[in-house]
Amino acid sequence: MSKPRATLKDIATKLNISISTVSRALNDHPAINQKTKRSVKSTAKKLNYYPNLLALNLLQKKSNTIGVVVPEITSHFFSSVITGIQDILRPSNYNMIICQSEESYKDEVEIVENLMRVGVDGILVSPSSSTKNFEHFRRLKKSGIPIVVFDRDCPGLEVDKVLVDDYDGAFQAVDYLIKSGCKRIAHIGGPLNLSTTKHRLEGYLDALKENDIPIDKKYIKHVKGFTHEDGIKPAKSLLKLENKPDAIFAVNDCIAISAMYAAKMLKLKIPEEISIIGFDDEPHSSYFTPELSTVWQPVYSMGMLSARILLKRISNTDEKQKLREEIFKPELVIRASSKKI
Amino acid sequence: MSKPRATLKDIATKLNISISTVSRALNDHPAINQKTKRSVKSTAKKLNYYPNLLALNLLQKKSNTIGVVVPEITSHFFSSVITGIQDILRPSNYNMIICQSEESYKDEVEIVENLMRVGVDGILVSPSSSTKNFEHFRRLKKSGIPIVVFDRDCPGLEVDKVLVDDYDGAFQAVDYLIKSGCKRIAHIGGPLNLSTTKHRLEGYLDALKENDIPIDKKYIKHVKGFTHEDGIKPAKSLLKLENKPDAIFAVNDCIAISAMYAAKMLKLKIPEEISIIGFDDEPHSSYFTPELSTVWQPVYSMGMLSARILLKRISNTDEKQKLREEIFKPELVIRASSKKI
DNA sequence: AAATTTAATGCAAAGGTTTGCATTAAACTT
DNA sequence: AAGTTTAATGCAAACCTTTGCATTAAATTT
Repeated sequence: MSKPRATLKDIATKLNISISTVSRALNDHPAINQKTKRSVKSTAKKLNYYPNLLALNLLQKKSNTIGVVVPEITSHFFSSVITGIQDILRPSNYNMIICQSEESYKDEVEIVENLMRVGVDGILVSPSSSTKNFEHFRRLKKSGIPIVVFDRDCPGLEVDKVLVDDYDGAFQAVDYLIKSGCKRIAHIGGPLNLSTTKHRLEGYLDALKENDIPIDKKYIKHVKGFTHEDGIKPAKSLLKLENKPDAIFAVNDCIAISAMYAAKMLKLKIPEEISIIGFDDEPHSSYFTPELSTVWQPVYSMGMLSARILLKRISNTDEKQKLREEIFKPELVIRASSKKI
Repeated sequence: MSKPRATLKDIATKLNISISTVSRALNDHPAINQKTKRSVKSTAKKLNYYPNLLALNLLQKKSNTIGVVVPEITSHFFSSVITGIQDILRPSNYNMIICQSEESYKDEVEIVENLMRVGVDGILVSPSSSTKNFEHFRRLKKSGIPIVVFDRDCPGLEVDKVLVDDYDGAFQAVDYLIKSGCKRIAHIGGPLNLSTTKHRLEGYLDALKENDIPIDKKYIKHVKGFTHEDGIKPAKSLLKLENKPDAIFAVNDCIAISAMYAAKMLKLKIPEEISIIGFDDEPHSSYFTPELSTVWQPVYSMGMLSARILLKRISNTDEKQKLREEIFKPELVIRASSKKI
């Protein structure tokens, strides 16, 4: 049924000319006769010929494919970054193999290994929350495959990086809460070996310090995952404390929404009794009641810039260009879940 | 800096044996001496050899890569389907190139063309909302690349399909609304040439008919896109009608949430004055106030099954197996945004 | 008419792997 | 000792493309 795909040879045989002439004709090589070109092109069309990129890849030792490794793609955050990446890659004729580590170090190592084997020209990666060792990335770099780390930093790994100033975002949020009159500000943070999470915690702590508010460990909780379910328990336990907090700064919007949900279950008024601020500014966050205050980060731009840097690195391969580390600034978005100043 | 990757030839030269012996040794061919195998394997490791899949692909005319074409990946729906797909593909050693059509027919055609060129072994596709012509898929099929359509049907296209009974989901939802006492049920639908949207509309209409409720065109609106923003205007215009509806069945959760938002703005009580039901059951839908009633569909399973069917089709290529059309049943999930029966 | 330039095309290698068939040398059988 | 089997390895083609160099034939110059 499916006749095998036409090759240059098929065209050459049909026209009784050599393969090289066919190749050159199709590529509009100047040394080829116009008539030949026309006849080649027309039979190419007739045979439904299109070049075999696998052969080309082998020849050029270049696959025009890049690998993208993320913890998961179901979150709005990563799917938006990926969209940004793709919008740069497509016009440059690069394809993208997306892989999810599912926050597993083991899977991540396997994925990187696999991407190396299939011959991607470069890799964009946001490491899993359980990744503490970066040897797999170093191996990659050593085999000449450029790599750009985005969002989640790998301290000590010498590669291009595109990050967000999480510390600043957290600081802004907590500082705002203090300025709006909150005294007992709690934080629900994420896994501690994630740079993002750690920096948000630090921003929280420093904002308190700078405003001379004592740090109280009972106001600090951590979640293992980033879904709604993960947030309910810590939020409830915070809100049931004797001297319960009057504000919660959550590590992301999902957790913040869980906190709102928990607060409502406990009949607490938001923001009168409890202010809540999240992180990420997901599209639906502004549709909750009350509308969620949060910290916006330029996800789409982050994806685009990461891809641009990677492409540049791929084309400038042997150059000893110095490493780039770009840090985007997040923005505090105040809505109705936090008191006005 | 980056020394070129080791090849079979490098190993062969180093050990003074032929390339074929090296190849066979690495593949544990029975006709190779144990000693030879050991020495080959050890030098392979020493040289950090790993096979060049590009060469293998060319030889076998098989890339172990499949293409996934979706309108977008930022929605929870598609990113979940993709996760299902990946969880089947990974263990089978297939990689996945994901492409977004952004609901553009033109982009979709280009993407399919490109996937064909790069030599994917098969394609999973959920067509864009502006795709009315399926020639690009037929061309694909004709060149022997199997294709599985999921979620959004392509009527008249003879390929494997994995769909959801949208008609049934809509019927259940609207029938429930009627049973709960609603009399004036509105519908905010999506683009009309999408099978999913069309079937949901039909389910809505039939549920009304079957319950002897006259159909009133002023209660039916359509959105072009599926985001929150798209939903606000039609929702408002419905809720501002003289004889305003007492229920809204929305084409998906995003639009339903916009409707809730609009209702709240107009100080309408949900569900007392207006019941609202969505479609999709996104994870955050149960965290809204009131919690959104909706129609759940087995997205993850849909992804897995689509991938399974495609893989089977790829391995059973020349067989004239008959086409599969699997239809998943959705489930009505009643929460607080609709009156109890 | 011979020598030189120009235009058009072809040959063959290279890229890395697998595999059918051929070859070699050793071990066995008669 | 001659013939046959067995074990281990090598040769070369195939997958499809691009491209430097060589070749051919025609056109131009002397």
